[in-house]
Amino acid sequence: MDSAEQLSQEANDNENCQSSSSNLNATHNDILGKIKTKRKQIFKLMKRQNTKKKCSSYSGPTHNRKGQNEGHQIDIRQHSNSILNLPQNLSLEQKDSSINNNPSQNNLEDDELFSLNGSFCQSPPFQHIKDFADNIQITEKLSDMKISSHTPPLNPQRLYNLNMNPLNFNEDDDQNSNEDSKYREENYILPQKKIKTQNNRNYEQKRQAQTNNLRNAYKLKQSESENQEDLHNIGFDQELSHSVFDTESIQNNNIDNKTQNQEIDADDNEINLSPAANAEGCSNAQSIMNSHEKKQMQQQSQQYSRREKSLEELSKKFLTIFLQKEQMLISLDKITQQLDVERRRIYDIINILESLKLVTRRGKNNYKWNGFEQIFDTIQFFSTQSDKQEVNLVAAEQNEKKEKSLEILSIGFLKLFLNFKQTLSLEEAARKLSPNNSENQKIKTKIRRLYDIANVFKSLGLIKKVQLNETKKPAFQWIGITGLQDFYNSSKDKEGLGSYQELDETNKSQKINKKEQQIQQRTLSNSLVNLQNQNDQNIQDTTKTDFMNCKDFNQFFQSIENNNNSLQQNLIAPFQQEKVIAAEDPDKDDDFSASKNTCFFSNSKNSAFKRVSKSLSQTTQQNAQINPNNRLICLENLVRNSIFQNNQLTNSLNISQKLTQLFEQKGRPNIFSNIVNDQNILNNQNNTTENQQRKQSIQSENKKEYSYSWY
DNA sequence: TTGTCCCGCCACCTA
DNA sequence: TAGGTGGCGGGACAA
Repeated sequence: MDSAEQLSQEANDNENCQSSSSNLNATHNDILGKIKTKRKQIFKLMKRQNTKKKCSSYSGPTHNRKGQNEGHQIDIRQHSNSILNLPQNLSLEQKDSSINNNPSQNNLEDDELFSLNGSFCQSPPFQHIKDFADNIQITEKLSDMKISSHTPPLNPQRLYNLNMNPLNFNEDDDQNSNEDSKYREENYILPQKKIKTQNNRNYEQKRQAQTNNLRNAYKLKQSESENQEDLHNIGFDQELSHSVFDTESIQNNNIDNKTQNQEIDADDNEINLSPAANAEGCSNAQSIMNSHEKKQMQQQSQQYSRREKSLEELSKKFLTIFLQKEQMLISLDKITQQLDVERRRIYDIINILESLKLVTRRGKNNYKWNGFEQIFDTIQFFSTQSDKQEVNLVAAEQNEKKEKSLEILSIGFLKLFLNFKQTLSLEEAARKLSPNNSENQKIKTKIRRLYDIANVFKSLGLIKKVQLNETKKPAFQWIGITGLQDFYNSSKDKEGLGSYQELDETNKSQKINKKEQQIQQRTLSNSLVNLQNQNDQNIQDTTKTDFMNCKDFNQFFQSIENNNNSLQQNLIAPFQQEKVIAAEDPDKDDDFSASKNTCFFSNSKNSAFKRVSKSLSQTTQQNAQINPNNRLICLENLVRNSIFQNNQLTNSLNISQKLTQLFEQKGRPNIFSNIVNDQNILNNQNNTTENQQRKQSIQSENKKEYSYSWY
């Protein structure tokens, strides 16, 4: 049997299958007849639509650099059943014949039909088709997977039960899947293989993202053209619509039959198929997405917006997450995931924030948020620096110091505002920050980067966009601390995505006000001293001294037992307003140098952690970060590690016991009791099997290095 | 037409 | 050597 005969046989088989139920057959024929009529109208619209250059409101991806995705074409007939919501079981030839063999309802020529390929489809629906076609082709390459030209037949009985709506055909339905498979086997049309395979998962993710974008673009387009009546003109009647399109899409598009006899003018009206219908049609969703994903996507009503993806917005989101945090670690992976953004964009933001000292790189994939207040210090620092640094900036560039140029450029930009002019055009800034006689191309590139920086600065409220009086050219004006304050006030109510604890807003706000006052005072008069601040500093220093005088961990805890010791007060103090960075770098005490009285308690505790970690750091440079939720556990583990792994710590059991008593007296959670218990077990000479097992378990546990992170 | 800036390629770095 | 990092510029989008 040659392929034509086989296809014919397949078609006949399908026909036979369809006719197994007379009711179904009648409905089916009815649908087919209506579809043929509508198809003609849609194709006509599509053809006209394709003559349009592009959809102006479309903001989705329309290009790929260096045209790597170009050149893929798709025979729209292969997907026309979905586009038109034809019954799934029509073969390619059937579709053609259903179109071409009925000249009374179809005036399209073959070449017209074939011209409906992705190569010149620029408007969203066809871009989507092209997108789909690209995906299929690439997917095939990746996984050596073939997509059958013949879409699998839907079980007619189930389809009938589903009110003839193919969109309701859920292949994941366990109850029916066996029946469906059986039906397909019997009708021997190649079942579609799952698109999602191990090999193409990455591509699938990308495809999903693109599909989302396109879908969102449709939404946008739809909302912008609410009053258009394209679909009215297409003239689906309710009955057909209900049976072929899903109800939701009908509602979305306000399909009615009032104007079904009107002349279609596609030059004035754009095709506005419902997102659901388009998505179904263009991506052949039943083969690409499972119903769960489909639902998810349908629920996503957010519109694709260039602005939403802008660095400014992204930066705002980023900052909102960390705004209210004191200090914490940032995992690039997690933040990328959380913000649902390309990693590359996070680098841009972080590099710029690094210039403001809001963020510091701590290692691979690991950054540290230094607290929002840090920016005040940074501004203060750069505002008192001479312009020599600016010269150095240029010199550095001349020396081809390429690393972190965005950071360097950002500092330069900041300093221009602080020391040169309050209002700057980007070109002016670019020239100022470039060596003399720089090529225009270099300047142009620098301007691009300054746009990036300006957007992040804008997100912080540091600058705002203005127009130069003389030239009417766009420029940026320095706002500074006022802008920062406004940004903080407007953002503080927004819950950070990674929010994990309540914060004392009043206190926080006061801190910022205080910091602002400090800067103003310093700026106005360096001799002014805030007495309260001085007092805080003294307490801080005392604590630091107390701690630093401790020779080892034993002494440290010994000192806790003595009254009138700030360490004793602090460690025993209630856990609140935690600054939970611990032992990041035991050799540095920069946390101490940050004179923030509100972090005072935490600092002392952090110091304890640091001290413990310092002893551990002989063997590991790993940071021991403490999740506030697990803070007690972490402290326990740190102590446990110290006790069990560090020879310096003698009498650890004794100290643990004392601490246990101390904590119990104070009504605090006893974080050491477990240690004491474990030590008792280890010291137990009775080596029963049970004891041996417990010992092994404890020893195994003690060998672990604990590291907690929340970002 | 000009201004804006997203996007992702790709070279270099680092573990 | 793979994955992380960041320079860079094309070209789409917006005004």
